[in-house]
Amino acid sequence: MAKIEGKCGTRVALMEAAATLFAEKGFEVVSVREITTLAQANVASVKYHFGSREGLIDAVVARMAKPVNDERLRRIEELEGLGVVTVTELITAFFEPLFSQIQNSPLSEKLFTKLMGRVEVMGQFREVASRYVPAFMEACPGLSADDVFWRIHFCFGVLANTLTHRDILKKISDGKIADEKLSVTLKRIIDFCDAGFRQ
Amino acid sequence: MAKIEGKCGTRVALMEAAATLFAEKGFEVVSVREITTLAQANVASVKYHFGSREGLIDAVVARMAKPVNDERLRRIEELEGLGVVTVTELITAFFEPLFSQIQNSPLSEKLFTKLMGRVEVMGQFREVASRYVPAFMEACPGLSADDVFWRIHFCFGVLANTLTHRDILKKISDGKIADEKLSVTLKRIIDFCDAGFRQ
DNA sequence: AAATAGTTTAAACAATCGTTTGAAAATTCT
DNA sequence: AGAATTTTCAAACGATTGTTTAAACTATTT
Repeated sequence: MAKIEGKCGTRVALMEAAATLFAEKGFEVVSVREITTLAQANVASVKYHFGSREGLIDAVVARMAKPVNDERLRRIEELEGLGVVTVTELITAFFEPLFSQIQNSPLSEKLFTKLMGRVEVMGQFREVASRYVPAFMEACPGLSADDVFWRIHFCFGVLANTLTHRDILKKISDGKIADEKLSVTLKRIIDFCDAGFRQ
Repeated sequence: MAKIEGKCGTRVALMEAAATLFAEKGFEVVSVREITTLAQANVASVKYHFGSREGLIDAVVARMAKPVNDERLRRIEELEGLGVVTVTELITAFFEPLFSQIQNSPLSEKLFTKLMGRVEVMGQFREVASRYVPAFMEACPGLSADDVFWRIHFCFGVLANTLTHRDILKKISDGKIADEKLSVTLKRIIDFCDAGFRQ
């Protein structure tokens, strides 16, 4: 009676259900049956459409990460076209695309935030790294390559941890911390990382 | 023939085997049978000694976290006894105990590092937070409570992410980054967080 | 030495896991 | 229309999950 979907509706229904559940619980602990139940699909549909459970995970991750990483590459090219680039500009160009994506998602902000936190940790962005690292080094002539790598790694830690565990902040503040827009949090992150990077 | 253990050797053998496996794979994906096999114990021994799988996890986590958090409390009391406290001192007092613990562990540094990264994320340190937050606020009179909470959260992200994913740095640097002592990395973290906190 | 308490053991519990099967249903193509 | 292809489906696959049982074993106490 339900199931108004057309042709390959099952495929995207599976990916959306999986994304939701992964965001709630994490990739490792969500079962295929949970996903197919939420997607109102058959258990075997995962094997049919994605080959395996792992194939579904890869598809979901790629679907989330690609537009963000594409935008990151677009923005650093835009920056480099304008001439000298500052650390602040690089950090902003790296962080903002992720937050835009979060706000444009049909999934609720909370779920998407958690999911992105996980996606980011994975090795999805080799190309992005290979473009940003030299740019950071050029923006910080005084630093060694090791320094730059480590500080990028730290920035990444702030981002990933903030996205994944925004709820923990409520706990350690005994609920006293005020809710705020995501753009405000983004500014906090950028300011912190910018100062940390430039020291 | 093996099994030279004496009285309650099984109990600690289970905890050590569990710690090793948790460090390698994460808490969610290690089975009771894996643990008991490595510990050369019976499957039922987990239920007998710890009540359940979850009980074993709690025991392992507590065993790792307690000495670190105790030392954190000791050091902040020591600082406050001396009078005015700076952000740098607070950050150092918070970070150093964890790194000391890492270096004193019988488990290999790599495993212990990963394990600690996971342990830290959990809600183990409410008391520690309740002591450090006011101290940070006093050390930064210009900041609002929200500012302090967020910046502590960021510091925590840097720490947890650095411990958990030190290997990722090898990847994004194409293996070009130099190996370095843990104490050097600790200094990097402290410098980054200190600058980020003080902005 | 007998009795009690503490610990370990092999075997099985029901539940769930990801995957596979082969046939029905739906869709597209000729 | 019929044939061919794609997609869905219920049912079962073997493997593994955490937990439980009751008997055997070891150590301590009486």
